[in-house]
Amino acid sequence: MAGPLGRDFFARPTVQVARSLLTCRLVVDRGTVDEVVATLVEVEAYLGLRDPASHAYRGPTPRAGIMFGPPGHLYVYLSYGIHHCANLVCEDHGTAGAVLLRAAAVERGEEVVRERRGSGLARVIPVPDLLRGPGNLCRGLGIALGDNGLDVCSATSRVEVWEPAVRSRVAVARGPRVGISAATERPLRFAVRGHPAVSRPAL
DNA sequence: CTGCCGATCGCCT
DNA sequence: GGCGATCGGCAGC
Repeated sequence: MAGPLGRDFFARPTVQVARSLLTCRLVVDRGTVDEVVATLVEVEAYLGLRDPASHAYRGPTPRAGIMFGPPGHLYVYLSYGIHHCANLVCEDHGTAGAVLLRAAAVERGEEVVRERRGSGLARVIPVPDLLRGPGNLCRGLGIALGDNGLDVCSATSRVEVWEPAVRSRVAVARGPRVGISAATERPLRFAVRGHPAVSRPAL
């Protein structure tokens, strides 16, 4: 792996960032016993003030304000009162944009993820399902509201994003975003075509 | 202060 | 394919 992505990577148009985040690695709690490395295989772009499906559509409210701040920070929120969803803030300071992390493939730290997903379940979770879906991804990586605002470009952050040393040429599938009721026609969902960790519905 | 509703998930039919 | 769980943000009164 080459190293953590810097702020310049995120200070670009959100759609570009979303696309290029595919095959990048999420590195959580690096250097600890809880270290997890996972490859991003599915993301969605949310375009701020010009996107009615974005939480930033109504401007810098207390919750969405983080998306108007500097790029390279986490925006985490609670969905349906149960699950957490994590986004990476994009664009320059003052412009809202974010990429929702929808699914990743576990490369390292499978046991840690498995513990967080719940050991008392009736059935054993298949490996590709461990971080499949935005809620499951947050749960498996231990990301919650306390991580909201985290600077992933900081050396001390428990969450980092790394670019792979060799960018493999994967086919990128593109389609409508999941679970929204506004701007459903925009193809702002991106995924590694055919990867088993991509959530439903399949692209 | 109240009421609505959601960038979801897993179990049930 | 349907639905219940569960709670914070936000708009409106």
